[in-house]
Order: sequence, then C-alpha cells, then structure tokens
Amino acid sequence: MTEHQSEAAATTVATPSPHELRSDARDNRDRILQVARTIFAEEGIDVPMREVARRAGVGPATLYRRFPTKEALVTEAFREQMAACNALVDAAVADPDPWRGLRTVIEQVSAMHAEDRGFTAAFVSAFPQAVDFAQERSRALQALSGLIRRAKDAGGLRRDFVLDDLVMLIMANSGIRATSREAAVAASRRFVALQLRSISARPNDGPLPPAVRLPLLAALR
Amino acid sequence: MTEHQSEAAATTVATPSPHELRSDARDNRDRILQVARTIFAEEGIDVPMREVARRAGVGPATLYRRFPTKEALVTEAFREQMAACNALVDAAVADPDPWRGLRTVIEQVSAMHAEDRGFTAAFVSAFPQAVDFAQERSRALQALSGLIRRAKDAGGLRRDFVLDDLVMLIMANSGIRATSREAAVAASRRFVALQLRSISARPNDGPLPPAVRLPLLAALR
DNA sequence: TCGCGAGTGGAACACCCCGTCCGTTTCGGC
DNA sequence: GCCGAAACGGACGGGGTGTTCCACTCGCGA
Repeated sequence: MTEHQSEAAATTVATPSPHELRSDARDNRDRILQVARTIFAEEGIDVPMREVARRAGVGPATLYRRFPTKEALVTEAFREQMAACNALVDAAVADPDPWRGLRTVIEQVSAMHAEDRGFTAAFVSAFPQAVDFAQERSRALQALSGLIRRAKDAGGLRRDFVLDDLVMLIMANSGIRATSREAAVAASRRFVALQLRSISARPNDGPLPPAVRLPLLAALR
Repeated sequence: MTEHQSEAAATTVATPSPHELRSDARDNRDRILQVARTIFAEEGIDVPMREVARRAGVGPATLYRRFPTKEALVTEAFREQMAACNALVDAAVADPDPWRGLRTVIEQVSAMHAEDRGFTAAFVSAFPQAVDFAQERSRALQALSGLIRRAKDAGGLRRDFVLDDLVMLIMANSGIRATSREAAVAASRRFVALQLRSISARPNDGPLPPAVRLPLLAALR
C-alpha cells in the first residue's frame, strides 16, 4: 500500500487506469466487466469468480489482477447502474409535480431491481463496506426525503407516509422472484401499482397491470 | 428402504420413533430439534450442520444419525410451524366473513415469516423436493383460492385480485429485513396494513401501524 | 528485430461445507 | 455387576469457493 511513495506518481500508479493498460489487458478487463454484468444480472452476485473468468475466457489470476477482490468486481460492475439510479432520483426530485416524481422513481427503481437480480443484492446489503455506494445512497435518501415532504404538501401522497416506508417498499419489491426476468418485471410492475394505490392520498380505481403466475415452489430465478 | 419387509414391523423399524430410542438418544434428538428451531429462526437455514450440532452439545455424527440429511432436519424443524400455518388457513376459510378471514390469514402468515427467517426460506423455495411441504402448500393454495372468490363476492376484496397476488404479497413481505426480529415484525405489520388497504374494495382510511426504521445498509438480520 | 516487463493461465492453497467411518462409551435388560 | 447392542464424537473424504503462486507468453518501445 505505502510503497513508491517518494517516486513521481506520473509513471507508476497503484491501479493503472484502463488507458494505461496494455491493449490485451484492457480488452480482457472490458470483457470481464461485460460478462460480470450479464451474469450478475441473470444469477445474482453469488456466482463463483471462476465462472466469471471462464465465461470471459480468462484465467482466475487475470480476473484477480484487475479486480483484487470479489467485492471490487461487484462494485465496478454496478457502478453505472448506481449512477443511473442516482440520476433517476435527481430527475424525480427535479419534477415540478412531486407526487408524479415520487411515483416515477418508485416505479423505475423497482423495475431496475426486478431486471437485475445482482443489482438488488449490491443495492440492499451486499457489501456494507463498499463506501462508494453507501455515500451515494444516503445522499439519495436525503433528496427523496424532501421529495416526500413536497408530495405530501401537494396532496398526492398520504400524510402518514415516511422515508422508511419507501425503503420498505423497495425491499419488499426485491423479495419478489419469478421464473424468468420478464415475469419478475411484470410481477414487480403490478406490485408497485398496488403499492402506489395504497400510499396515494386520493382514491384511484384505474385498472392494474396484469397479474403474473408465481410458482412459489421452485425453479425461481 | 425395502429391508425387513417380511419381519413383523413391531420391533424393527427403519427410523425408530422417538419413544423407541434410548433415553440419551431421545434427549439428544430433542435438544437438536430445539436448537435447530432457534438457530434457523434467528439466522435462516444456511447455518452449517456443525453449528447446530455444536450448540446442541453433540457431534456431527449424532446429528446425522437422527436426521440423515440437512433437508430432513429442516423439514422436521418446521413441521409444526407448517401445521400451524395450515391451521391458520383452515380457520380463515371457515370464517363466516371471508374478507375478514383473508385479511387475518395474510396478517398472520406474514407475521410468521417476519418472526422466523428460516421458515421463510423453508416456505418459499428452500427444498423443492420436500414433498411434505409442497403437498400441503398446494392444498392450502386451493383453499385460499375459494376464500378469495368468496371475499370478492362479499364485496370486501377488489375484483381484480387473484391468487397469484396473494403469493406475490407473501413473497414481498419476506423480502423485508430489519436489524432485529422485533423491527422486522413491526415493519411487516405496517407493510401488510398497507397491502390490505390497496386490495380492499372499499376505501379505508384508518391509521396505519407505526413505521419502522430500516437501515438498508448493513447489519440486517 | 529484440528484449523486458506487464500480462497470463493453470495449479495450488486455505478455508468451509455436507456427509461418513470407526474405535470408544454408555444405556438398560438380565 | 455384566454384557451386547445402541449411541457417541472426532477424524476423514469429497466438493466447492475466494485468492495466490509461478513459470511461461506476448505486446510494444527501442
């Protein structure tokens, strides 16, 4: 960690940026990340590192040279999704109609979780020590807290709704599993619509998104 | 399996009932089950068998002699909870007010899941090959299907509610985690109240159970 | 073209888990 | 008390996973 501290940092970097990698190494790194994102989305983050390496066509050592630990790989793999998530929150907060903004952010974040099983794990509790995520998350929650207040004042959101309810709904949504990604997304959509109905200040009796067959027994993705 | 088929089954049994065990063996068996229930409720069913054995004060071999596989231990540990769950369903189906029956069963099953993390796993997807549970489950789902129809006809339940929604709500409820069992139960209670509001045919604006602080970051049970 | 160091993959290490074997201990009928 | 069978626990095998070692390869500047 503390080596090379006196040398000029121009040439020797602890973790070289992708641009300074040798061409084959950069290709491998890109391929690893791409494979990791796909496989994490499909099967969650419990896939063995070996499997990621195998599907990326590299050996375990190569994987570990670029990402010194599994947590590092997961963090890097979900960086852009986290950014997208934050952008979503920012857009919602900027919406002139706070209640519509809140509904939209709930819908979209829930959809992201339904589409990417690994993202859910990374988001909810996977690596508490991944400070990157925790910081952004607390910032987002703070922004959402303001949005909630404004949505109440605007009369769209029930007055007894609190920030913890939002967290609760996201967690609950992530508990829904189905036999395929499509089914999970569809189920999540109906679930969220049900949610929004119950947290709305005004009665709303429009039709719900269609129900989805949920086996509950086995073969859940 | 097919040994001793001609002998009188009075004395030699493949798996001796607890009464026919030697006193020390029976004590050990009881202690193992008790420990398993406690530890499964606290930490889920992913605890190693060794840990169960250690906390029961026996060796791994003793544990495996009584419960030849981990699945057998889990099945046995949750047998009475499964029975309680089925009794709950039966009571709900027998309720003269089907909508009240449905509400009650949702509330109570959700509470059971919040209280016992291992039960959730055993219930939702843990061992698909545990035929014991699967059979009872399908029977219960069938009974609930009738209850749902009657609750709709009675005017309490929304007409667009289907059995899969019930499954979905149970799954969603099991996604809620908190820092302690008490917090999980409280959060689940509020969640279910929110649910019932959204699936009710009639608007209902009574107060909700209190909200619960949900960290979302780490240290979730 | 050449050389060197970054890069690589396969084997290996360390650890954890489920489930089994076997020599020893203990219950309980006589 | 005696003694045989039931019961016991520590050690072991097999498999899986995160991570590292090491001899070899190969991109790329000179």
